[in-house]
Amino acid sequence: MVDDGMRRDEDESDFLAAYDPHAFAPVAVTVDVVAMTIRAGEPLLLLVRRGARPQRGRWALPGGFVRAEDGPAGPADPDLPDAALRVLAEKTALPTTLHLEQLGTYGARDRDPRMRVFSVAYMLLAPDLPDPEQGRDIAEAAWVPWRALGHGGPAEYEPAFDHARVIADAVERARAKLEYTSLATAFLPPLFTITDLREVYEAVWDRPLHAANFHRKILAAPGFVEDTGDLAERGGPGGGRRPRLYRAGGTTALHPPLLRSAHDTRGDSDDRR
Amino acid sequence: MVDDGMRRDEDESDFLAAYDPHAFAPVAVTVDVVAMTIRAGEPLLLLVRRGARPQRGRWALPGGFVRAEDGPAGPADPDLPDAALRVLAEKTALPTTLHLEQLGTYGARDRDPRMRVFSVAYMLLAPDLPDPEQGRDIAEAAWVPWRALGHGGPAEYEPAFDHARVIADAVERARAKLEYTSLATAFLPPLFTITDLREVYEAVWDRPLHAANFHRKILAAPGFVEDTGDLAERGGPGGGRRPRLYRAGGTTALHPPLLRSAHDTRGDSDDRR
DNA sequence: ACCAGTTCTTCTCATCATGAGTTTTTCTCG
DNA sequence: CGAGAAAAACTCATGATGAGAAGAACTGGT
Repeated sequence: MVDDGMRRDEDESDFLAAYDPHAFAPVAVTVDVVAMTIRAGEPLLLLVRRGARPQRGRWALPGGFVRAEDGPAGPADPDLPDAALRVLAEKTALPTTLHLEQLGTYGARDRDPRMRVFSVAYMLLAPDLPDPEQGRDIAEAAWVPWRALGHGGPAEYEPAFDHARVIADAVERARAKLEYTSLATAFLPPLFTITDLREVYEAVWDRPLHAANFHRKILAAPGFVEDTGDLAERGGPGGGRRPRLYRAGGTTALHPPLLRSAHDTRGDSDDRR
Repeated sequence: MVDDGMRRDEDESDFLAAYDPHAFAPVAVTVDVVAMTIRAGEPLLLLVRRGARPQRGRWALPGGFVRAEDGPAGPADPDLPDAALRVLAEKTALPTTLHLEQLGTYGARDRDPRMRVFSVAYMLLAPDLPDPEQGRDIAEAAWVPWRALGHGGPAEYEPAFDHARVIADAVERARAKLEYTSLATAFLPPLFTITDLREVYEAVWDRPLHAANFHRKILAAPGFVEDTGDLAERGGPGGGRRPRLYRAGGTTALHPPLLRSAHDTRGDSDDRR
């Protein structure tokens, strides 16, 4: 099967053309995970402080090499999502319910000084995650507020490599998908109230919503939430009616969508990665 | 810099940990392109008949290895979009205007019998593309109607590998993005009429639209299209008012979106790739 | 027991978007 | 010049939306 190497320059026109693996320049494939959660109305994402060169000491997304084959480091990752969960599990405890979704792959030639590296980024949403375990191979890991990153936040958190770009893409993806999918429930435990759900939207969109209209629209979207018939233990700390408890419905696509009204859909970049 | 190979199993926690490239199992990165166009109201995509084993003779997406480094086959691809355009250019002439967007990356262990292959899929939209050049390294290339693929079409076109899945993802992505972005203009030449635009929507969504309401909604979405002030040469073949010519506006996000009304948003799969 | 304050839920209403159909304008062809 | 065709504008009933008000159910303090 391994026959002619790279003799004809057209012969690599598809990925099963014959070749000798070691005739190719070495490339690496990694996964980076943008793990997002919401705690007390504040959207957070997980960053680790790099313990290895280069960029040692800078904050970065948790990530690691995809294990292509079984080896001394452990068994191969059967698929990319498995690799994403594995590298995240090395940094923090995984929640029982989570939403994992591929964001995109970044492979510019100058991303890494040493070799050609392709990074597959994943977005992971989960209800209030525990604090990361310290130690292990990483110097430090922390849940960082979204707003501390990006535009003019403390330079302390300026992420390594092109991770600022990846994070910006993830945030924009999450914001957009709240409009037309039931993604918001991924930030919540199995049982939640309409107010809990609204607070997710307010946190991610960073804007207050009209509670009464939100309530109406959620119940109008078929399959978004399902009434359990039960009520929560208590209302607010200072009294208040006990809210109904809902669970996520079967639908992922919302009809009609919950649009963030008109203005600013900023950051809608052209999609060439 | 190259120091300790894979001694500690935590040490590959991020992609710049020290390593010896050849200590890793060889992996390959390819790009596959779902090139879409519309001809006479019929949505088409480009398939090539495989000239190499395995699956020789089956139809597949045009694709090829990403060139990680400069080599005998040619210069390295600076970034993934460059690789996508290069492999497509090997099969057909590239249009002057196009929309290129990353779809996702597929990396299941059993995708390829020979080695671990990660395929980055791209979606390319362009106005009526020319017929592919025959010959070169591919046995055959053809523009195939979407409807000939997928569910119960002629088995002749059953695509190789997991390309049916990639194509299905691309079609669903295109259908969805027509709702809330100005993507449809990518199928059209620089100057077009509202009717041209409506025919794109009808072709992609495979359903007739109410012409008058469509017209109203397009003009109501700020920044979608821009009036040139000019009129087209003639109306229909059998007479008719000369339509206004528009060009694409600056906006990519549509407010309000053009929803395909209520029912069927079928094929909304969970996003784990 | 009652009341004030709080929270969830439902209701009203003016406004805007939508689907369906009709009419007007402008063109070609015979 | 008139019939037919296509684009564009209009009408109207219905449904969704934003803003606010009102009702219901609860807590804690008097």
